Amino acid sequence: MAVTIADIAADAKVSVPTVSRVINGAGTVSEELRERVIRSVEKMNYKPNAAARSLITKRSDVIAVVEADITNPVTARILWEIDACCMKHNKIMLTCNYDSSNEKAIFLLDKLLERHVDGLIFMGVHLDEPLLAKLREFSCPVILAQQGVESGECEFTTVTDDSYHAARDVTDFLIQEGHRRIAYIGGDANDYTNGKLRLQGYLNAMEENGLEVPASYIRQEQFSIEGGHQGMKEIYENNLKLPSAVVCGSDMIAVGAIRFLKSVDLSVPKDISVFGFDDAVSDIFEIPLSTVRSCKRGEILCEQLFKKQEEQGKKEWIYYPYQVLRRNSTRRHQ
Amino acid sequence: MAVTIADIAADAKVSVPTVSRVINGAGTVSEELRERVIRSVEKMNYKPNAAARSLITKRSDVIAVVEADITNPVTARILWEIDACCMKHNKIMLTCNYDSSNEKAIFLLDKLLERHVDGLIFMGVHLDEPLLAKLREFSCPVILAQQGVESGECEFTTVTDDSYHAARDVTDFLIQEGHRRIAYIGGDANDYTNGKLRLQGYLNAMEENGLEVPASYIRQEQFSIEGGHQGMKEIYENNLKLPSAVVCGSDMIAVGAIRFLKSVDLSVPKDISVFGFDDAVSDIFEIPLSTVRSCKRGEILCEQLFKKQEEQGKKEWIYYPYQVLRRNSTRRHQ
DNA sequence: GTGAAAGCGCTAACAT
DNA sequence: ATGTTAGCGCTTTCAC
Repeated sequence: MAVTIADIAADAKVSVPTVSRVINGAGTVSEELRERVIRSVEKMNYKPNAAARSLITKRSDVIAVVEADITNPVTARILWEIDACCMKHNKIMLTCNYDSSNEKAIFLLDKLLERHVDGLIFMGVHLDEPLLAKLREFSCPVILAQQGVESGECEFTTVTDDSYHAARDVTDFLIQEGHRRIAYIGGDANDYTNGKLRLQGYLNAMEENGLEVPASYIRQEQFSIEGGHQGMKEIYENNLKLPSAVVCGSDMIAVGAIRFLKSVDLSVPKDISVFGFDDAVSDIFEIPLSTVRSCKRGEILCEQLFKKQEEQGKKEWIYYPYQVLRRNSTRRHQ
Repeated sequence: MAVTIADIAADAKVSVPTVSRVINGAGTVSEELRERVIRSVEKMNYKPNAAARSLITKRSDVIAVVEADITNPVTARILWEIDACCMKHNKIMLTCNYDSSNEKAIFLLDKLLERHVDGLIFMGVHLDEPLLAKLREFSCPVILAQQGVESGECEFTTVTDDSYHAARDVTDFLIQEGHRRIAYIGGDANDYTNGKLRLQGYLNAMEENGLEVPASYIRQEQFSIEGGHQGMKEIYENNLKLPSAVVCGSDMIAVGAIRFLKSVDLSVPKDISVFGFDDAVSDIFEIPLSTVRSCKRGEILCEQLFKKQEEQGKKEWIYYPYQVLRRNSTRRHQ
């Protein structure tokens, strides 16, 4: 049997509450008793039982993160950052993978409700009503990450890429660089933040610059190498007049697009410029991708959980700061 | 206040233990009461309090995984698999990142001791004595993953790559393919499983085939692109007679090596064959890497935690099955 | 400043 | 088959 607070109290010849006070640094304990307690704790290698504590305090010191796919490098990076932030606040991070199945997500959220987690970060892809209903059941702070709810008001604090402005900036940049025929390959419109808004940013930038966009220049595919390959292929096959640049909704899409272009002997960036999103593959891929990098994601996200009570009230949509990075997959159009 | 088991008991007009029996499917309850209870549970959206349950049962239904770096794609993949396995056994996975700092690992393990986790998977890099001492404090099953203890007996069940045999097989394969001058770039010998054993496998295969290995053909670097680049550079600079093939301790090393070779206008695999390890970059890197793929890692690992009590006793060192994959970074030597 | 008493929400004996 | 009783290990009043 593990050693309990009562064992420490007996060993240190003090009462149980005194031990509790010492351990939690709360209340007032004389220096003498404090030392006796600390000595006993170390001697007996006492570890307070988290369950017993949680039962009373209603806290668990656990921050839960529910994400679609832990093997996604972008996700993994953010988890790393969240973990660092939790550590700073003396919390432990619990991660749950929901395999992009909202049904599984709801199952997991129910498990988390039983555990009375102190905070929840939900990294969603598609936020439907049953899922949102489940999120409402939490009494702890809930943060939506990576994906927000399209409709008007902000029911949960939401932290995402500033997809709209970033896509505009990218498109503007390419236009500045002399490109006129610019295509777009992104994720689909069901993905509001990462699909719809990026497309919108691109379209608005084009329009404001008085540039025509034929429908055949726009592809909405999966966020994957295959998606990028397929999208580029369609654009290639359906446009006798090729674009000189392509805005991609993710680095994976950019990789797929470049793969396809290579397969038809087009060179990047000599023949076609390709712009990515996420800064996810910079070290391994053969061409350093021009891309959009979001900064301090995990930190910005996670700190929302630790805001003071009064600030928790006002929910808002927060964007990561971002940088548009020019690298070698794009160049000035002659 | 959340609804408790007492509320359900009152609502269903049964005793508290009866509710407990229904929820846990244990003991015997008449069909009539069971239905009444279930109805109340649903009506009031009751969720049992995990802390209260854990306090009595001494279980937490949590499996903890402590890993050096969650952003490592190999790690992330294994976590994904472990999570799937936990799900199957109705457990929740708690992941902790220790940034390759054993000190931080010990801090985290102390936190986990307080939580009475049901199982622990420690994905170590360098297992020193203080760390092992901390692991001994756990009363739940503890699995060492990715890294074992070099010394004789198996104190903890250990599950790793079969680095020795895989490296031998890779080297044998290259020799079969006509290579005679084969170099090696791996991690350092502090990493027993992934550094020392791979080097040993390579060396033994060379020796058994009567092939000389000049010291300048062996580099022990970091498991990273930079490490591979640096190692290849050193081999290139220090050997007027270049190897025709290089065995690498990881795919990242292989990527770095290939990057260097490109920079001096050597082509892979035309001029030099490069063999990787891990199958970690197959989709993004420009050359499909010949590599070693370990199979069903997370599953094999995690299932060890759920072995029957009597089998937990005999600790053993288990290896993942592996495949040696020939892809495009190697070819027959003329 | 310290201890006695109560109780968090649940399960595990033990009665009946 | 069901209810009564006790208690897991801790924190929180509340006396003193």
